[in-house]
Amino acid sequence: MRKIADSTVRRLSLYLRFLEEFEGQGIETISSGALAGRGGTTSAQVRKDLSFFGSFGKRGLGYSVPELVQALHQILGLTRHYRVALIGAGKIGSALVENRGFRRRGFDFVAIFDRDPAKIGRALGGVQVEDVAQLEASLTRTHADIAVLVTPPEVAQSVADRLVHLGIKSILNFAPLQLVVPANVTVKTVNLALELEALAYHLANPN
Amino acid sequence: MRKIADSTVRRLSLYLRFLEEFEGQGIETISSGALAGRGGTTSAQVRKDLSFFGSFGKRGLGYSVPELVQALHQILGLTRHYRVALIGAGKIGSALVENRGFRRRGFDFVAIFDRDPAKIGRALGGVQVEDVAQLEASLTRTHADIAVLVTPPEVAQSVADRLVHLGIKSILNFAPLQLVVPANVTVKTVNLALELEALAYHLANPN
DNA sequence: GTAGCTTTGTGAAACATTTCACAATGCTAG
DNA sequence: CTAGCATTGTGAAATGTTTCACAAAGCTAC
Ligand SMILES: NC(=O)c1ccc[n+]([C@@H]2O[C@H](COP(=O)([O-])OP(=O)(O)OC[C@H]3O[C@@H](n4cnc5c(N)ncnc54)[C@H](O)[C@@H]3O)[C@@H](O)[C@H]2O)c1
Ligand SMILES: NC(=O)c1ccc[n+]([C@@H]2O[C@H](COP(=O)([O-])OP(=O)(O)OC[C@H]3O[C@@H](n4cnc5c(N)ncnc54)[C@H](O)[C@@H]3O)[C@@H](O)[C@H]2O)c1
Repeated sequence: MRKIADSTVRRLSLYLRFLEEFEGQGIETISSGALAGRGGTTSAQVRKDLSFFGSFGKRGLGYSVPELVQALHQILGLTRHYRVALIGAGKIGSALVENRGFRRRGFDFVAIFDRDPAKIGRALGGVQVEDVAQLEASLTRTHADIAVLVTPPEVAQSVADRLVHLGIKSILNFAPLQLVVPANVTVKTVNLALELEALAYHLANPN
Repeated sequence: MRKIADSTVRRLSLYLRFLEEFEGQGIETISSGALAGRGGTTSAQVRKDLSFFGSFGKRGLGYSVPELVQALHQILGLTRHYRVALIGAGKIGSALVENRGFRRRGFDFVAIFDRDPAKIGRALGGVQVEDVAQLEASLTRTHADIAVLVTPPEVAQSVADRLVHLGIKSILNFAPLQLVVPANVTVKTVNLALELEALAYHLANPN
């Protein structure tokens, strides 16, 4: 398949969210323009994004909301659930694992690891915290698809190395540093200080 | 000033981080290639990014680390501190406000608002939680530059409207929805479910 | 002072993404 | 069945971003 831009994939996720909203309101059919209007983009962008994957609309009419929801689930790989391991049961980590929204969208936390003896053994969001020393033994049993890395930055790279060695191909990283991983592993880093700095730039240089 | 791409601004923030690391190690001078190597980009990219703002290096030698740190602080608007208001003292919100890293980078939480009577009056990260009903009265006194919005999604838009009305120009939003704001207000939305879906896409469609 | 080496700064080229614009299509009404 | 209308799907154009490649500059050694 032709290489799809990351910006396109992110918009598809957004469209899916809006479509589910429309579906909840009982709306049967939607035009590219109406979908675009909901998300701050343009109708041409919506149609182009979808056209990379096929032809889902009816000319003169628009898109069937349930059909497009289904198609986007297919495209984004959301027809299955994903098994997620959390590394670091700290403040951010526990907020994530206790959030109902992820399970609702098909991301199930199946394992939690920490180094702090005070946390090991306690349950968070229905999952028992394990010793990170057991990472290898436990994850080979658990078969996680995605790792969410929420440790202090000092240990993040070494934990990432262990995850890669275990065959993990997708990491969502919150530690404020650039993880080094092989090319076949996808890392998305959420760097909040960087977001604040981008806001500061816009305050300092208003257009 | 010529319009600068968002991707450029984000890389400048990264460069600054790496430079501070190098500075801490007592490194005096660095080439674009070495800086690029640290951050997974290319030397031409580094030089091009910097060239939008001026000429900071010495040919044949590279960049003075302290000088470039200073220049980037200037460019990104980090020579001053920013006053940040937090709206929503829940799990994510309290993790943010208790995190030392933000103050270290010049982002000071100066006000916290919540609706929950159990939270109002308690202190978080040294700041007392106020009733969100007092938002207008308190923020006009406090003069925040940036608002971090961490309420449930149902109320996020109405809180954002109040912030905009108070003259806030920068919002960091964690609620999983698209905020509608005037064009002169900058919003950065951190949507974690969307990040996970992008990872799912890559698992479903490996290249 | 000059030769040799390194590295910057930057137009130009290559590549990527978004926007435009319109033919093709299907629906509705009569 | 036909006319009129709305909307898709998509090449082509426009715009934006990254990479290339090289002249210009400065340092070091002699
Ligand atoms: N809290 C924030 O607002 C915030 C903002 C931006 C970035 N971050 C980053 O997110 C990460 C976590 O932040 P936090 O606030 O949740 O910190 P935290 O200190 O509350 O949690 C970190 C957790 O990681 C555990 N840990 C330490 N070493 C470990 C190891 N080797 N293996 C497994 N677990 C280990 C600790 O025991 C702790 O429970 C940090 O990298 C932080 O810089 C946090
Ligand atoms: N926790 C996560 O992992 C996670 C992940 C992704 C997104 N989010 C989003 O971040 C936001 C906060 O998440 P959380 O886990 O901290 O939720 P939370 O329920 O722990 O916190 C929300 C806080 O907002 C307060 N609040 C409610 N209405 C308010 C109002 N009108 N004004 C001010 N405060 C108000 C509540 O009292 C509560 O303290 C939500 O929008 C959530 O969807 C959370």
